[in-house]
Amino acid sequence: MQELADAAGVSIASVSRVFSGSNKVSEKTKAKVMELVKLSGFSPNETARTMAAGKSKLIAVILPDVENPFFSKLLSEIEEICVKNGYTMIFFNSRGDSEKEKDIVSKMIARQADGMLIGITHATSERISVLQSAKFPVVAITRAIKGLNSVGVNHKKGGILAADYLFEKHCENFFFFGQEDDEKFLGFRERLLERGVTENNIQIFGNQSWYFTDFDCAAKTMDDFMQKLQNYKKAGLFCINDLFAVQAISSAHRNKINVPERLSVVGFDNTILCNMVYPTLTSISQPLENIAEDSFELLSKKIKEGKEGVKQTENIVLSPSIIKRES
Amino acid sequence: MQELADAAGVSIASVSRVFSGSNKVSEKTKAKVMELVKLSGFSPNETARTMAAGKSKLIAVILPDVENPFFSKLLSEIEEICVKNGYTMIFFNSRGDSEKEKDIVSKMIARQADGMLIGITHATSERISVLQSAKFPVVAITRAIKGLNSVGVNHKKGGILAADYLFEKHCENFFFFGQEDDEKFLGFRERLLERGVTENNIQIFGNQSWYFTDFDCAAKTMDDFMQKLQNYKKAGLFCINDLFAVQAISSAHRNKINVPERLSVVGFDNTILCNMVYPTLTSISQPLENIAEDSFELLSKKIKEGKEGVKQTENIVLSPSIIKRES
DNA sequence: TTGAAAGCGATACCAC
DNA sequence: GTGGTATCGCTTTCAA
Repeated sequence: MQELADAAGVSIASVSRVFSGSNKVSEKTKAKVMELVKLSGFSPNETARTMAAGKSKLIAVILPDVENPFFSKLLSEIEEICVKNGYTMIFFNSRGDSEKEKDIVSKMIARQADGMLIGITHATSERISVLQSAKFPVVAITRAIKGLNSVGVNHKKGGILAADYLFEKHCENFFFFGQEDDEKFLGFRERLLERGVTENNIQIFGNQSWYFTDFDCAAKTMDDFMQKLQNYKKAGLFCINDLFAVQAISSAHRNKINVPERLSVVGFDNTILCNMVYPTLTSISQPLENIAEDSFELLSKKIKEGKEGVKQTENIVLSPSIIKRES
Repeated sequence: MQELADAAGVSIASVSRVFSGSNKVSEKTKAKVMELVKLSGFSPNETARTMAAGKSKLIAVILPDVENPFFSKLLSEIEEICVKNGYTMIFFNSRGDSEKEKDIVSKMIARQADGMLIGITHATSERISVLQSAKFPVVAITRAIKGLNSVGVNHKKGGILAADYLFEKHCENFFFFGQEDDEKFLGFRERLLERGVTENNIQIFGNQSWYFTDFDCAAKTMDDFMQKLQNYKKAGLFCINDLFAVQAISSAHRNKINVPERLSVVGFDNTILCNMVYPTLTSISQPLENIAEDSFELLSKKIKEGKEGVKQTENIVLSPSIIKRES
């Protein structure tokens, strides 16, 4: 930068002003410097800027599983927004590991990250306090989290939509593949009971920490399920995500259970997979673009507010919708 | 750090030595400092370290499309390796945009990244020279690129494996979905001709810049293809990636073409999708873990070598294999 | 083995 | 408007 300043016949302070877009520079100086910049291809060292200014333009993004098409799409969306706004994104795949989350937080503090976007599927108080103790604002995404800024989707409502759909498809027995403390299931169950379905016609399976389990195992569970299905006239299955719903459909094929005649399936996330299977998959759609945009916006706001903004948290809740297809 | 030094009764230089794991510190000093570190939870500012030492422990990763399960898995693998080795990963989704690639390179130079891993599907001389001009080592992944360090897979060989498989499945007409300049197709075509298949029984469709096109459009193309298939006894279809192969299978369902009786399908990448569809998809497998490990290793090596290592490039070529399933 | 001090490359305050 | 300069937090050379 010194060279540039010398070449332009000004001080390095003025060159800095040109880069920061300060209005305290004469047009002449600005033009001269800009010209030299173009010629030399000079670009300021971001590390030094971070050090001097205290802001890094770095945003950390933590997602539980990029291999899930929902999250990879979300990541892609977030990355685009970050770049568009002049931020650099640092990405981590947490695999739901809270220890790793903790390490990441300290690492990011050490790198002076300006903020963090994190997808948490199972909130625990320890997890939350780690995040609260970060030196930068944090926004939780896809789920509303108490005590943290968040942009989440109402999963309970998603469950209700799924229940209505399967009920209207004349299902008589209802199944949920996932964990029982999932809000999706609570809404699903509640609505079915409201509709007059009896308790014992609502069942849950795959009630484990499935998220990162191997899919072969899931396939087996699905096959067992399909076997039992022979006894029912028409069943409805709601899966925790599209990945498992798609597996259900192929398992149905294997076990000669006709979809949707004998079994209707509803997935969650409305990923690219839905249109890839046959029959196409009905799924609950999370407003992915909105999650990405709103969370980035909220984070930017908190970053601007600085220490004052950290005090009180904001929670944005978005509504899911159902995309009806053949299943 | 000054506080820490004072508390330990040593100079900040010694504290620094403790952090760098230097052997020029007495065990006593080291122990004392370590203890204080634990108590205070202090961790050194990475920005300042980068600035002073000139190495950032930052690695940039550019992939063409994270939404493709192959790349999201690759990303996940690379992320894990980076973290394990104390590096922080900065991720970008290029969508095949060479302008964006150029911007990223300058951005990463400004951030003093130590190295870059980049997935390029279509190499052009301009792209390559941009990468060569970076101030840090670059390793191209998934494809061998002349003039750049690379860890690639032999796509031609993949085409040969696909050809053999479809031939052995008694297909009489052969189709490739993808671009004609793809090495996969060259190998595919060559092997079929060797096997005695005539030119006009080998056809190509979807010969466009498909990669990021909307899938609805691809579905339509597939449907048209299936219609034509009515005239053939047994056809073989080789797709540029699993995403399209899966679409082909569901399109076959829609058009009442029985897989594999009337149509055999081979995908590419051997992604998680293969076991999700019915019938399960035969696919050419790229050794993903090896790509991730070898490329990271090669990059590390080049980083260590410094300027000397940049001079000559290394190309590692890995072989694909075929994973036979029901399709 | 240890400490003092010179950078690393910008920003921003202060005086002119 | 502009220039001088302290400063950000650490690494590393040089002397001791």
